[in-house]
Parts: sequence; structure tokens; C-alpha cells
Amino acid sequence: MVLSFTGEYVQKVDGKGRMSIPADFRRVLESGDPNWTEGLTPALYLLYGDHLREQLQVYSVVEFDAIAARIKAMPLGDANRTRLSRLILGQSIRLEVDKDGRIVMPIRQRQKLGLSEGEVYFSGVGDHFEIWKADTFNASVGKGLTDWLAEQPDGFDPLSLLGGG
Amino acid sequence: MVLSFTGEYVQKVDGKGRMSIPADFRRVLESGDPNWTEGLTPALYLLYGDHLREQLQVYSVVEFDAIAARIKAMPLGDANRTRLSRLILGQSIRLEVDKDGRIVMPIRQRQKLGLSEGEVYFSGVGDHFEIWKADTFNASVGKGLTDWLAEQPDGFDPLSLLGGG
DNA sequence: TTGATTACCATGAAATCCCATGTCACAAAT
DNA sequence: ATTTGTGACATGGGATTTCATGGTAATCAA
Repeated sequence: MVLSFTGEYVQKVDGKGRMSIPADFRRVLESGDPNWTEGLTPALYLLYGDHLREQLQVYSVVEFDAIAARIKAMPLGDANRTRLSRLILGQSIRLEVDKDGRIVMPIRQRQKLGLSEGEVYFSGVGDHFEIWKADTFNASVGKGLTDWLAEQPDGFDPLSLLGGG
Repeated sequence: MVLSFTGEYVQKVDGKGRMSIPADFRRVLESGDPNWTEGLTPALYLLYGDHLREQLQVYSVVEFDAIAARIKAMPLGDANRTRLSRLILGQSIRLEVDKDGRIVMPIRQRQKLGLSEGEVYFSGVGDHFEIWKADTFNASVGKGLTDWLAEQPDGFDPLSLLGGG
């Protein structure tokens, strides 16, 4: 069974771009890295494509490989395959979690988030998780969700939005 | 374990045509060179066939050999085999990364990119990577992608374009 | 010889490694 | 029930190494 990313966490980033990956997320990354065994540290893929505005996304190795395989399965020359290649393969990097449970986010990606030193917000989204600059998340997304909820009728259950069945 | 090329990098080219291969790409080239061992420098294949307009492509040794083998497996006299031979085998060169992590791109290939001195853009595409003159990439491909993204609905996720499963 | 190509140092910035500290949560012991 | 360990976790600091890049000397070829 494939574990999934759930929950939210706030961690610090230091001047070197180091940030601890929440322990729960590490467990998921470990389970999603075919090369991982007890005592080792897992790898992950950090996506920063232009379609991602103020966030970055992290996928486990198996999840990323699955996506890469599906891109590769598309017809060569297909415009969408090319776009996906550029956005997903061209704009992602493989990182190793270090033995202290941290990653070092390269400077380019830090800049994309407008991150220097401070706090980052991690949010689990099932097959991947998102990384935000904490300030940005609070100002845009957090606020938007709160406002939206306020507009819903009393006793509203978001699960009612589930499609299918 | 087969590493793959991901991510994008901008590097400088000097008047001699020297350019650093991004360290991450070097790791992939090393893992894809059967002759490589710690302390040595890997080889690579640079493709510049006429089918490539404003870019060049780089394959690791194993990947290139695999392609070459598939060409050789085609029937002799097959028109497509001949075409592929000319474009892939005929229009490619083997280069060695030097001990400073650079290659010297021959003048012919530099000219094909319209490159003198300046910046090159590297983009990982899984089993190979592309080399562009940075200006060219930004003006054509980068712009095209940005425009396309702007046309997509809010919250659009490119992964929705994935075919298959 | 002369222009071009290759090999060899030099340097600043960035990334990596190794070790140290404080804080919890949970378990064992008194 | 309170104390005492034990270990995982988050975070910080310093030393070391790698990277990207530029310059110069050596080598080669015509």
C-alpha cells in the first residue's frame, strides 16, 4: 500500500536554504522510494514548473516515475507531450533528504517562492505535498479558503462536493 | 538504477566554446557510461541532426548505444534505416567531459545554435537533455509556453493532460 | 610561425558534511 | 504519580568540498 501525504506543518528555513521535511512526510517518501531501506535517507522530486505560481510540489520517487512514464508513453511530437516534458521533467529536480531529515532547496527555487530566511508551510495533498512560503500561504490561500467557508450555509459539509460515488 | 535528466540550467559559454555541464547532468552521464568509475570523467553523445532546428541533444553512452542498436536492427536497405543512420549516427559526435566538468562544443555546432559567447540553456527531458542558446529558448519556446499557460483556466493542472491511466 | 585546441591553475560562491543543542513524546523505573 | 531515560526530531554553527568560470601556459597542426 502506498502511504499518502496528509496534514500541514510549518518549519523554519535557514540562510542556507535548509529545511526539515516533516517526519510524517519522510515516512511517506521512504515508502515511495524503491531504493530506500532502514537507515538510508529517501529521495524526492521537487517540481517548480511555471504552472506553479507561489508553491512548489514534492513527489515521491515512485509517483514521479509513474508520471514520467506516462509522459513518455504519449506520442512523440505531440504538443502536449512537449509541454509536459518542459513543465514536469524540465522543471523539477531530484533531491536527497540528508541524514538529519532535511533538504537543501537550491537558491533558484527559493527565489521562486520569495524565500530567504523564515518559515515554510507544508501541506499534504495525497500523492504529493506542497511547499509555500508561510507568509504567502496565509495571505492568499488560507484567507481565500476561510472566506469561502464563511459564505457556505450553516452545517455545510464539504464532502457534499464529492463527485461520482 | 537509471537516473534521468531533469531540471533546467543556464550556463555561460566562453569564446573557446567551453561550457560547464550542470553537475546534476554529469551525475546522470556518469551513471550512463559503462566505462566510468570514480575519478574519471564521463563521455556523452552530442546530436545535431538536421531534424533539430535550434537545439542540440545530448544522450548518455548507454542511451545512445541503445538507439544505435535499434537502428542497426532495422532491415538493411530500408529507407527509414538510411534516414535514421544519417540523422542520428551521421550527425552526432562523442565528447568527453573534461576534469573541470566542461565540454568544448565544436565550432560547427556552436554556429548551428547561433552561439558565440554568452549563455546556454540546458533542459532535462528524461533520457536526454537539450542545449539551446538562452536567448533563442526564451524568445521562442519559453514565451510560447508562458502564453499557452496564460490561456488555460485558473487552477489548471498540466498533469490533467496525461494520457493513459 | 601562427592560429587553434587542449591541459592546467585560480577564485568566489554555493552546496555538503559533520557535530552540537534543545525539545518533545513515550517508556521504564522508583 | 513523579522521576528518569531514551530516542526521534527540529534547528543551528563551522569546516570542508564542489561548482562554475576565467585566465594562462603548453601542445598540436598546417
